[in-house]
Amino acid sequence: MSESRALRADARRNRDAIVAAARLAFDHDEQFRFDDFAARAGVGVGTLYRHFPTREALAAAVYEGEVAALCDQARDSTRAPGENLDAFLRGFVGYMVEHAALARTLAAVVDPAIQTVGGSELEHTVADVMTRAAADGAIRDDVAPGAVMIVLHGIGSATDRPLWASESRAAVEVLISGLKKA
Amino acid sequence: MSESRALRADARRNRDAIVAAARLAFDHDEQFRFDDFAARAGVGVGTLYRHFPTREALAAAVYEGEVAALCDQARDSTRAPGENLDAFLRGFVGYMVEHAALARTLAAVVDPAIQTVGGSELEHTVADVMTRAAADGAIRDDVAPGAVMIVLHGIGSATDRPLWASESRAAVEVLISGLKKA
DNA sequence: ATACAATATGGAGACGATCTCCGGTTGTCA
DNA sequence: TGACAACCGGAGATCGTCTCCATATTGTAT
Repeated sequence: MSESRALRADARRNRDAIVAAARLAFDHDEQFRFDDFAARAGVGVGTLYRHFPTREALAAAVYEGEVAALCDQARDSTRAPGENLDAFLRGFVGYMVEHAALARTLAAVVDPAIQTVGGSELEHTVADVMTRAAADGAIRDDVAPGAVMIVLHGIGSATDRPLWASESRAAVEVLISGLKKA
Repeated sequence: MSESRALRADARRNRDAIVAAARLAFDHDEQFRFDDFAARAGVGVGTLYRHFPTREALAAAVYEGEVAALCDQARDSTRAPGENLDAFLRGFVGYMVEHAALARTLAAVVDPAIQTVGGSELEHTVADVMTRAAADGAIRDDVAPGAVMIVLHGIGSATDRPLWASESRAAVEVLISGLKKA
């Protein structure tokens, strides 16, 4: 999660400005064309692209903190492994639902195809927490973490369903109970 | 599913040519820009857009038949409602997995935001089959069909995961067992 | 058969978003 | 306070999407 190399002062300043602007835009669920983020942050398009090659990279940067916090919490938990998994899944989906406006973008972090920092960290955490729960006998041990990722991804990318929030919560519950030992 | 009005002979011919060309392209997992479908079918871009306003509309037309067949089969089944639901879900996901190349496009049919013929028919079928299974006591009665749609959508749009096929099958199994009465 | 109206066609080009490229600026370090 | 590397900016090239309308085809009424 640490930068590969120290950024020059102005670069860091610009990067931060872009992320801040993007977070604001996401919060308000405004949908900009990518270039606009540059204008919003008061930098040139080139600068934007240099820091964030893709929209997903930007989204990942914005949510890196939140996702990492959620993940850390799950890893450091002292709860029983099974409960911990349940809480983590509910928590993650809850976060998406509460930030409905943001979830659309968050989908990028969950997206399977994208190997962003946030993305892979999330998947690692899911794998970890599942492994622990399985070892504890709380869930089946024959379910790949990827199956869970697919469900999370489905939730994150269905934000425009009218009943998205409730359906998503229902989906996690089904997921959680489906993971339990047969 | 029937056309709203009779198409003129040449129109119907062109429409069919486009769908045929698109099916071929999807089969080979070639990814065209939308305009290319026109060239492939030997018609002008205008014609393409007149018949299919969006990429999703085209995808829906291509898979309308297959999806409808799957749906009809589930509706007409004489199996026990619970088994029928399981079979339908496994069957649908199986179809997606076997036509991995097509599933990417099929995702459009499953997509929540899109009210295509195929899309809504699928959702209706899911709802129907679930209702029957619930009435029969085979599954919980507090799960919205939308929750299932979200999972299906997740599967359909995760085709570029390296382990997509196996993860998808795992996801349906979790879904199926999660739907069972607690 | 013929003519006319309704319907459909095609593809040039407008449009809008994405991304690159490089002359100029700023920060850093000795 | 040079001097060099790192970084900036934003004009404009690129590319997919979609519209528009003069022309062509089909159906039908006589």
